[in-house]
Amino acid sequence: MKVLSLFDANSIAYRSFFVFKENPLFNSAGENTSAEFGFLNSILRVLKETKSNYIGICFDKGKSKREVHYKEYKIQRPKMPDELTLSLIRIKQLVSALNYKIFEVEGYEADDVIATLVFKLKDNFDRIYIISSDKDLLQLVGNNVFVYDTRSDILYTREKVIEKFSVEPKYIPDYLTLVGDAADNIEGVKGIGQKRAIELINTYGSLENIIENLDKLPISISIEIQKQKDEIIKRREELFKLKILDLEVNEEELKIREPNRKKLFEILRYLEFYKFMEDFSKPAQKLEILESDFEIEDFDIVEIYGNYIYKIKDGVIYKRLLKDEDLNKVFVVFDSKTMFKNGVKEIGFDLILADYLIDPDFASNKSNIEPIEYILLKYLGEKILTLDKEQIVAQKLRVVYLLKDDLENKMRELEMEKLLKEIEIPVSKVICNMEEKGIKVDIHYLRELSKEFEMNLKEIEKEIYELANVKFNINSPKQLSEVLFNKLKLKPIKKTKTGYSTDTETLIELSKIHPIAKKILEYRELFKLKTTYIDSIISLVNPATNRIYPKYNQRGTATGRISAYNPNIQTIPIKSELGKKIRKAFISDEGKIFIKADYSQIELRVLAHLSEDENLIYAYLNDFDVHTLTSRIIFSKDEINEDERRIGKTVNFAIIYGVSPYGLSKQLNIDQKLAEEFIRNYFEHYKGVKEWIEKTKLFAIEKGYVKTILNRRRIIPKLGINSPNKVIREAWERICINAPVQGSASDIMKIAMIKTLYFNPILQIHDELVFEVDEDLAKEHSKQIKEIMENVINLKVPLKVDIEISKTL
DNA sequence: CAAAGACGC
DNA sequence: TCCGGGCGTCTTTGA
Repeated sequence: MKVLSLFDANSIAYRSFFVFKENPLFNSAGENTSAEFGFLNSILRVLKETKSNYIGICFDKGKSKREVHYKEYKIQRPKMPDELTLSLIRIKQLVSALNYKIFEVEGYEADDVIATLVFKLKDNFDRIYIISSDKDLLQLVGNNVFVYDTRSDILYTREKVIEKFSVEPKYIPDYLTLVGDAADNIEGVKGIGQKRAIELINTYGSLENIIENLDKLPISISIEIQKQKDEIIKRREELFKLKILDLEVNEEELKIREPNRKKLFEILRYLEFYKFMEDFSKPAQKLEILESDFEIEDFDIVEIYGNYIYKIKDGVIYKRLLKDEDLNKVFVVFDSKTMFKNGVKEIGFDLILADYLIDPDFASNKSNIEPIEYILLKYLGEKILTLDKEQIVAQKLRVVYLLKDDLENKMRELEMEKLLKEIEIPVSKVICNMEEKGIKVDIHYLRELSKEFEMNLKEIEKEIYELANVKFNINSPKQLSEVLFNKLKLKPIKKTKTGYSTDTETLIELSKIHPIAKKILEYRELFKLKTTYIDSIISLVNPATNRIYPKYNQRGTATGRISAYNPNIQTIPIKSELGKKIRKAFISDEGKIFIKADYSQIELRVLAHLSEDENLIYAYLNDFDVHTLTSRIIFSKDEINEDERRIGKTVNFAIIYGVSPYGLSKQLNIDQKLAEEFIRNYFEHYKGVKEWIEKTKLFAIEKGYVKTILNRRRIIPKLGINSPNKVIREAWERICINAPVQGSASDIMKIAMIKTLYFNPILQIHDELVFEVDEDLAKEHSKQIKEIMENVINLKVPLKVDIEISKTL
């Protein structure tokens, strides 16, 4: 069965553009991608529904004869917007990546091209589908030729055309000439409407026949037609009758072939059409691995799995037994961490880290799927179905082989080579070490704690049920809000999407009115601590070593921080008394002790550096207490008490997050006017900070990204930062400010990790490193660690590291 | 599977 | 008049 689909690309693009007019699609660059989206959607749909094995995509080219001769032609349609011109260029790129044949003829519209193709090919195919919503094309409908209007979802067969227009397809031009086409601003013949036109055509046939039989028509119509009979015929020929053009057609070229997925997915990535990636994907093929004897050289692309080393050269994958000396070379790899775990000493290029640096937002969102699956789909449009471990190794080699040059060029272009090679790759070695070390847990103590918490929970649970006079699931916000706001008739404070909020803030407020609120707060804290930090940690302890082995994700955040899981060691409680009890469960090994090294106020110091604010820099150079200083500024007085200092501290951090007066007033539980005054006073004093914030936003608007001290980037979508929606825009403005601060702080921490690897770091908690060292070396090492960490980078303000030595976390 | 809530920095 | 803190992970509920 030979089935051909012919697309009127301009018609589809134009239509999609206006279908999405009210709610257009945009990519991060702020470009309207509606037309491309609609085009791909209709391609996929048509291919699926028609089971086509041949395809041709037809475009308008140049100014058509119709436009030249008929000034009024199509002038009623909205002028083609510039963005649609850009979309059409990209649709062509998509078509060429899909390896579909493009047809276009200078001076003609796509429908004439389609007519020509139908004329030349209709006897060679079992079925031909024309995809367009242009009525002109209906004249081509025949036994094996159909028009498919994907917008209205109508498939025009001959019968369908007759049903809709009451004339044979071949008379469609005659029909349109008589009644005109309002959509293209073409007038018909005066006095002839749809009904009369149908009657005439069905009685006499073509316009020529109608003209020959004028004497049989009512006098008013016959005069009108007689008056302009030549003109009518000419209009039909030029406006409605499709032309057969001089066009070479090679049937073979229409065959649907495999797309150039690398090119296709590059465009899909640019357009941010992640949905289509699945649609155009294909299963990853099994790769051949040759057993062979080969030498390893520096910068070879390798993988190590089991006792074997694998290498790809000229696209061919080889494997042989691993020798110790192999590990001394510099390799190019898919991911460094796995290779470091296998004993590799040095790595020159890492594909997934390079990908992460290019767009950390995107990569971090996808960091829950396996990196190899992510890369295969994103760049090559392939999906791993069922591949064994060795095949996955082979796929890693293959993607590095295929993509390394592109990504390395991109690194160079973005000036991120140093960041990749001197920071991220070495950090992955530190992470690898930390993951191997883990941390010892006092499991008996944790079990006791679990029982204790359990008893307390039971007790509080009972009290809550008594106060509520009903048993319910306290963990269910829905049931809880039912009890609080319906049964006990307490006044709701704020809403969530689904009902009334029962969050901490609400409960604190409610506890002024009803004792149940305080009990629920207690219950929540206890329950959270028990489930997340006691029971789950107990289950993660390795009984052989009594240690847990937290994992880190180096591509887990959009700002450059690393995240942790299993368990998330970065969120072990510390603030509350109960939290401190849990920390005591983490203990150093026998004969060892922890050195905890904590960067003091690193984000504020980074802010001082980035903003070059004189007052902030002066304060840090002279080792002032910046929180006290800020509270002096915002309260406009010298004597500051504890409470006022706390407010100063909150304001300092609020600035980093780009807080609003409202947010600050909420957090401090103060009047919004007062919060406004605090912020105003802050910016009046720290002028440099204000200027830097403004400057950074402008940078983002202009360049589309913000950057850190080490030139780490975060993409700021043009549409986000320029959004007419205030909530969205302000959210991106906060990101603009926070990303360089948080990101630079993590840059600094990453250098510190690399430089202190010798001292055995076992945990990283954003601005804190925990080392496990021999007890008798602790003093000495802590001095060295402090010295190193405070001097990892030369900023406009000093870095300060606080050290604590202890046997528990 | 998303939402809500709570823990950390 | 509405809405208003950055970055995460983990747990539970309930459609």
